[in-house]
Amino acid sequence: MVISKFITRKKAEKPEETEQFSQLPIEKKERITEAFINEFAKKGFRAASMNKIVERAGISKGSLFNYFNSKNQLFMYVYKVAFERVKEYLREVREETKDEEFFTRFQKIMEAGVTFIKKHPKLARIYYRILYTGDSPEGATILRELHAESMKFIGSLVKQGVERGEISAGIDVDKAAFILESVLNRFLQVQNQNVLDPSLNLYGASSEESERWIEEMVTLLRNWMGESSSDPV
Amino acid sequence: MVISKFITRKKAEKPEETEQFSQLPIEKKERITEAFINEFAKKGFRAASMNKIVERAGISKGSLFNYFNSKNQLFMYVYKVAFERVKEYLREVREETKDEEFFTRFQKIMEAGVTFIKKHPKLARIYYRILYTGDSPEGATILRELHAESMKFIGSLVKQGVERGEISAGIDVDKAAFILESVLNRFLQVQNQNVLDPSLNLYGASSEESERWIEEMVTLLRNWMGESSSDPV
DNA sequence: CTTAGAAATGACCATGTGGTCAATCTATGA
DNA sequence: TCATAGATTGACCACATGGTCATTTCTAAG
Repeated sequence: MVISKFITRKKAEKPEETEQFSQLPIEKKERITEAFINEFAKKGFRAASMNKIVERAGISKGSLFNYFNSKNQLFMYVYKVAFERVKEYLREVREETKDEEFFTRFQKIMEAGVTFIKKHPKLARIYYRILYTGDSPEGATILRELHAESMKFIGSLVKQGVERGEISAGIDVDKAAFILESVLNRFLQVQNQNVLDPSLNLYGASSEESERWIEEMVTLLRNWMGESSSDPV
Repeated sequence: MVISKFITRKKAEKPEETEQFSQLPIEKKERITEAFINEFAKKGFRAASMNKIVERAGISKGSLFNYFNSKNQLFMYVYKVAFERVKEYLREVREETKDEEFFTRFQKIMEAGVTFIKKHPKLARIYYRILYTGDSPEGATILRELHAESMKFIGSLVKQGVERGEISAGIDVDKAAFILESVLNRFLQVQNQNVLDPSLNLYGASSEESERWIEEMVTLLRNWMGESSSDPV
């Protein structure tokens, strides 16, 4: 008993998943991964229950702890999966719209964001939970990574926009990106959590309403930031 | 035993605090309220422990549950307190800057936000936890309330700005407010959670750096939105 | 000093937690 | 057919949780 304490060597904490898990048949791996996602999406890190996960996934607790050494490790794995999927999606949108004019592009990206959230609400929930909840382990690190990624993405778009002469030259690219990223971020968040207040005519928004709202929003941004401002007065 | 189940009438869930608590000597009330705030700020709703709270506050568990019928009720009380303090602070800033030009005003509000966060980090943490964590009870309701309040605040500023001719007339007030609110919100959040990435030269920002950053940001906004745009090209 | 009513207490409870590990099952190769 | 190595299992653990309530302590009026 006492001896065991000495013998127990620190388990290597590095790998997020054990090789036992990674060698699982893909079918099973995907099935139980979905279970992980479901539970964490529903409850967030802290409230998620390993017991419930085991139940959902239809595996035994022993197996789960063979696959991942701790709840933290499991969560980091789930985070990675969710993050990769989002990045993949963004990459696609970026590619698809690469020939469009900047603001059209930004508009399509906002729309794509809405679509993604509607299509993968579970992932979106995890994403936002991670994003803002100190609750998650490594929360700060994750947060930094996400923010950096997001800024990098928008930043590169803006830079290209300036180069193409679609945005006023001489603009501070970083800050412009910050503004756009803020808007995009907040819009999606608010969309995801269904809290757009009635004054915006978007509460419980349908797809059409969202799109109309986005369009007007982008028009506004275009008039402000665009090269040839059509300021009425 | 069995009978007691019948006798036990549903405790009135309405009041967030029992009158026993509200009749406490102010000194004690404030002292233990601080303890509540500390614990919730540190852990968030779900992870906060009633046992720890009791320990921090230096009261007995029995007393705590005499003051509040449940953890939920206690949290709602804490939320109310935090929310009131923030609102109070915003009201002050708004009053103090009421004669300033719009963008100067917005700048001062951003700065005030930073100051508030630096001065009341605990409240800020609770605020952001509430804001983004599904974790909290009544989370959706709270979220809606906060968003509405925030939009109302910025919205009224913008409207005034337009009336005074400091912002392009004919602008969509709601959407302009949304953009500004997004920026303010994200800036403060990012400030609070110390995740401004290095490319923005603001990671681990000092007050001076923050202010400089805000100033540049507002300059950018002014050039975009302001009445007489000084677009370089 | 007595006493009644309110306030404060903390031992106690059922339930759920993340995590462990000896025992069992399964599939493969001889 | 059996032996072996790896995967799988779930009973079990110590501990923490939100919440209860019979008992004690405090307070102030008589």
